[in-house]
Amino acid sequence: MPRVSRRQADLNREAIKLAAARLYRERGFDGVGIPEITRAAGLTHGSFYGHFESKEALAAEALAAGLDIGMQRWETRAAQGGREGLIRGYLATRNRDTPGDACPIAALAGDMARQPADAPTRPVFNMAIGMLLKKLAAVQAVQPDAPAGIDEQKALADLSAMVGALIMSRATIGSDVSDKFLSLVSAELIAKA
Amino acid sequence: MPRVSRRQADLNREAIKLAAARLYRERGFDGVGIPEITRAAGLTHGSFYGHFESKEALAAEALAAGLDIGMQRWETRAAQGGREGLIRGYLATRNRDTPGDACPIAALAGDMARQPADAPTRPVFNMAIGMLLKKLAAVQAVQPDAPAGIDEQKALADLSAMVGALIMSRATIGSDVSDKFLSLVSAELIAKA
DNA sequence: TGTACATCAGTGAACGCGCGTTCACTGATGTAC
DNA sequence: TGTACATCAGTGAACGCGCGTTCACTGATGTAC
Repeated sequence: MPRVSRRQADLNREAIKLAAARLYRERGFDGVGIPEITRAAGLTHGSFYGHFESKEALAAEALAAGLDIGMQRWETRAAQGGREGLIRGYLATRNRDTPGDACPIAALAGDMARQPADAPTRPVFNMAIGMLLKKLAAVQAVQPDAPAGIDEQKALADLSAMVGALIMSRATIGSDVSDKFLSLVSAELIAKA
Repeated sequence: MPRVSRRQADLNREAIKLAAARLYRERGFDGVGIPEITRAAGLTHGSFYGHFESKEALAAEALAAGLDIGMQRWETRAAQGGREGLIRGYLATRNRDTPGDACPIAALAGDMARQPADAPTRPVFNMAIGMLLKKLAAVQAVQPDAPAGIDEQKALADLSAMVGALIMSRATIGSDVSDKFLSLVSAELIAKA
């Protein structure tokens, strides 16, 4: 099929981006190539450079797309269940078992640490973390006489524990500690509040 | 140099393993190949299969070596500074900035999540986590009337938060939140005790 | 201790493979009349 | 509305490269006398 409508081309570009967002979360930035991503989007690898400048550029856009969807999910859960709802929703077995649909931070933070300093993924990731920390700070229950910035400190600790627990739960899957990283860290964080 | 003494061959094997332990932590399991590892050990790639059965087998041995060294470090710090010393020592900028010398859990947990279910790295990793959690549980200050298993729950939460904070600090390096993941999570965990 | 020879640790060329990227080509889409 | 043609989204072969792995070969090490 040599040419498609302009509208279909836009849809194809979006399909590549979404397939990448999923596959990168499942296998990491180094674990999946352009041939597989374009194939997952129903295209051939040759069409790729008509849509994106490079693999690096796609990674940044796919990461942004995944983070966007994730951010909306945080918002919904925070509105419904507050801090406790956020923690319970995040540390669910379903989240652990479908990394392609789940939090890009837990799936890709390890890879982000190894991205070059000037990689286009970096500003995307950093900005998302900043926004997420603001949301997490807003949902903390702090005493009125607590020192300023304590909500930010608690947000950093919550995010670290949640992301850490999900990563560790995935890393130890098959062992009996895997479930404990979800249920017991969840219990401890909620008890702490 | 076509043949070396048996003693030297043993040293070469160890050098490959240690170079791998460092390079895997710096670049991930997928980020470094056998040519580079053997070169870092002062050998050529052809010598590799005289020492290890496969790249997978090396990964398991290198991971075990890194975890062993890390475990000793935990032990020392726990003996000297208890839980607080452990947290401070772990969430240090030096640890963030030299992943090749630092905790293999923080460096490779993300990669572990993607290892095949039957990968030889899995039992190595799981056993180390089990041992580490025992050490972390032993260092918790729990009330005598607290329900049984609360020390394990706190150990899981501490490990998640420490590993999560180090990973996030590395992932956001260059941004101003990177330092906060170390200093403020450290402060929050210590305050919580 | 000295000599003769078998062993085997390390070398580097070679393999098949998949990667990221480029490009000549195809033919439906979009446009000008 | 219908026709003629330029545009350009997608295809698939091709590139150079580095990977994991194999293997014939080299020559110092280790051993038997």
